[in-house]
Amino acid sequence: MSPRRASALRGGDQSLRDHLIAAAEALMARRGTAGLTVRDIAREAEVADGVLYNHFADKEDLLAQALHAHVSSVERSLGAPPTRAGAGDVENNLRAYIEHGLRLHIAILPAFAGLLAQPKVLTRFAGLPNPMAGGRGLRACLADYLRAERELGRLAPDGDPEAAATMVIGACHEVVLPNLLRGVPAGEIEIPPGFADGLVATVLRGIGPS
Amino acid sequence: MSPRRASALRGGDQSLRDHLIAAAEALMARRGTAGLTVRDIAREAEVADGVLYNHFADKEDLLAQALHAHVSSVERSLGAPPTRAGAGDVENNLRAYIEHGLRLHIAILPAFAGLLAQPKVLTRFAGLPNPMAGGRGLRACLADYLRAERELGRLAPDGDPEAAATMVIGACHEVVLPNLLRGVPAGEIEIPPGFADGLVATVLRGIGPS
Amino acid sequence: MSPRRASALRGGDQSLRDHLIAAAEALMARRGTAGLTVRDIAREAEVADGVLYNHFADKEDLLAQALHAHVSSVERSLGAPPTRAGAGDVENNLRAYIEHGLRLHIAILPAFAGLLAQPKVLTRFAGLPNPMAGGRGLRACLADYLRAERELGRLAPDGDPEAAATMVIGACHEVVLPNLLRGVPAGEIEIPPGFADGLVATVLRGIGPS
Amino acid sequence: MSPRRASALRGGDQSLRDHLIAAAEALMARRGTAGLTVRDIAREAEVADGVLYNHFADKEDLLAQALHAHVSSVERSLGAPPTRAGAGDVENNLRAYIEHGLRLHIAILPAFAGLLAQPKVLTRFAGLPNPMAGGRGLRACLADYLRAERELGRLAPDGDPEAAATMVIGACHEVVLPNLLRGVPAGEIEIPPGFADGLVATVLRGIGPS
DNA sequence: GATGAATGAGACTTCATTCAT
DNA sequence: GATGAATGAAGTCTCATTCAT
Repeated sequence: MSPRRASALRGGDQSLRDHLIAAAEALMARRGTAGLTVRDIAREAEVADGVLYNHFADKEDLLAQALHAHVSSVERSLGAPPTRAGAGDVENNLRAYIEHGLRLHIAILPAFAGLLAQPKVLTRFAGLPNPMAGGRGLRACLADYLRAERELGRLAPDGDPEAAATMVIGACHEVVLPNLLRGVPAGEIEIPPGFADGLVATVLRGIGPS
Repeated sequence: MSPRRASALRGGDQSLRDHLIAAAEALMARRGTAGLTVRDIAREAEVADGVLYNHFADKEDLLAQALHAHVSSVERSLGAPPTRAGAGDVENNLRAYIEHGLRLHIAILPAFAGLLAQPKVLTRFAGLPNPMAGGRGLRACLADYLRAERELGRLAPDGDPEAAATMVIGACHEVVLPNLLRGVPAGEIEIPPGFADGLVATVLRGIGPS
Repeated sequence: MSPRRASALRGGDQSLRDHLIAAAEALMARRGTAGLTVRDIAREAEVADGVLYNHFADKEDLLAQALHAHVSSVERSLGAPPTRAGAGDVENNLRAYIEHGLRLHIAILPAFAGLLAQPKVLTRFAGLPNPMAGGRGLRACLADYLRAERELGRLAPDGDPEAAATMVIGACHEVVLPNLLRGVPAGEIEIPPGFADGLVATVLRGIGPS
Repeated sequence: MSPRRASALRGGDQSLRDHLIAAAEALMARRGTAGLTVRDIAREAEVADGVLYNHFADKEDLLAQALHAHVSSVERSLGAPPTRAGAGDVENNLRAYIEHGLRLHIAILPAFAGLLAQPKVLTRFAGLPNPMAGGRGLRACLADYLRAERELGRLAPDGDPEAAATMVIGACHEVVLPNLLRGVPAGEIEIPPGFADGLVATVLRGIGPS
């Protein structure tokens, strides 16, 4: 006598709410957010068109949740970047941050891109518990790490961790964004060979005259 | 003998085509590209709904032209970044690039942002004569400049101009993009104090241990 | 569990799809197909503007279905023409064909007429299961009948059933078509007195000198 | 100091009015009347969009005139059908009528077809001096001819010229109309072999048992 | 709660007609 | 009179949202 469950859920133990978020997320990852309709999502979820409104205020609400889920899931899949200063060597840790940033942006920016035209979604997304602040967080995290290494004396005492972090993460943006602006699909974005090495060398030694 | 002019053009000597582009550009700058309708544009231009189609293939065509005009006009207003190696000193030249990049991205990214969900517009934009390649050009330009300075011996012979350029321009993105993702209007984006100085110092001297 | 029904369907057990076809058919019969808009049809059906697209690919699709339904219903109401050779007498059977043809064309041609300018509708109509081939079928049917009577010796052994059938059915067109071309509404088409008798006599005995 | 002539008329001595009619007629003959716009006509005439309204009440007016011109020109090109009873032999004269009717309908019906949905055009056309009444005239003309032959004793004294004429001309319709309804372009309409012979034989001798 | 057809505002686009030049 | 851009009503279609079942 408990209320009927959507047929698409038979067997699973997921709530319909989560199921819808997962479906929207899958579409976001697969096709981007460009022409995404409520009906598309319902179809992907194998669920009636209207259910959405039993669980979310409106389309924007669902999209914000899906975006959040997407970011969280990408970050989960990437694992945490090195945060413990003093471990490993600085070069490798930096390289790890760069790898992380590249993969993160390639996976996340396209989803954000399609939603930049939907302020309601962004607003609602901003109100959600920050999965890591969609990239901005990575910058802060890297800055913290660099500062800690400086404390340990593994970086120059007069180095500027904020500036360095901004440049490193920004460089990752720079690889992805121009491609999006030219309409290149995320899957086809190519990373210039030696990209990470060049960045690491430059951020550590600079390019000024000795 | 000549046909009638649009009443909105009274007095001016602009073509209606340019008038429409200007109107679309103004809306783009003022309200973003979010919910921009053909009617909005016509209203802004004080012109009949249908005129648009006497001058452009469709809405996307007009938007692409407006985007192009916007980029061109911003770049014109910013002036050219320093391109002659050997002139002035390197630090100041770098600072000029950074200023340029920041202003450019603050002015341009919001317009692009709203159009990322409209591949047709991006495609058509890509087909237009490149005003300077929408930001990507600045990176290449800076790389060229840095390479030239290296030839002159004003930069380290083993420095990596590509990496440095990517980092500098990327850092400019990094200032703007997270704000857009959070829905902050372009006008309210704040540049961290000492931003340019930090970047210049880092890119020249690095943050590695001496 | 079942979704909502259109309020216009209150009481009936018709599907909204059929309801829409019926409404379009009614308009076709009442006002012709001249300036028929999607909105007209929705209003006639007492239904929201957009429903149409839940049941048909587009306007043309609906019109093709309505045309089909119209033809079918007319043919159903007219009953089958005599097809069994040897039954009754040939004169009366011919007269029946003529009556049938006249009524059919008066009822059908105006509907077709308005759609001749819409190739998409005609194409889609041609793809539907043939209700009786929209008039052409009647000619073939009559030819078959005449051929069978000839086999039985009730018509001249050197008579030409194809030619005769073409002439008889064509004569029915000839009554309707010039009226349409002059803009006479279908309801006001008058059949010349003695029309059927004259045709029967002529087709059987010819007008050549004995 | 006489008013300027349209550039498209340079050299010719046609009035612009006639030039426009000719252009519309050409389009009608070439592409049918389906999606014919005022602009199409102006472009075909190599003339400004608006001139039309200096010479015709509106689009419908021009189309009616063009239709009239088309019919007239087709009939002129076909030459007059045999009208003098007693000349030649009846069979050949009948054949001539049939040829005439077929060519006439193939040339004319498509033009009418596209206009059946435009009652205003038909009404205005009906008000014009009858070029020969677009086919209906041919029927009457044939009936007159047959009646005259009957007077001369070259046809049966109890034959029915009206019925015969209706059947013959109707048969010509029957060849063209079903093709139009199926969307076959006028140029591809095929006339069954032996068509005229079968008709002549049938109308003269009938198909009844001797 | 789930269903999915119905709703209807609103988007883009066409095109006959007007009218300043 | 001729020009042809401007006008704006009207048409088709989409899609977020509602709601009877």
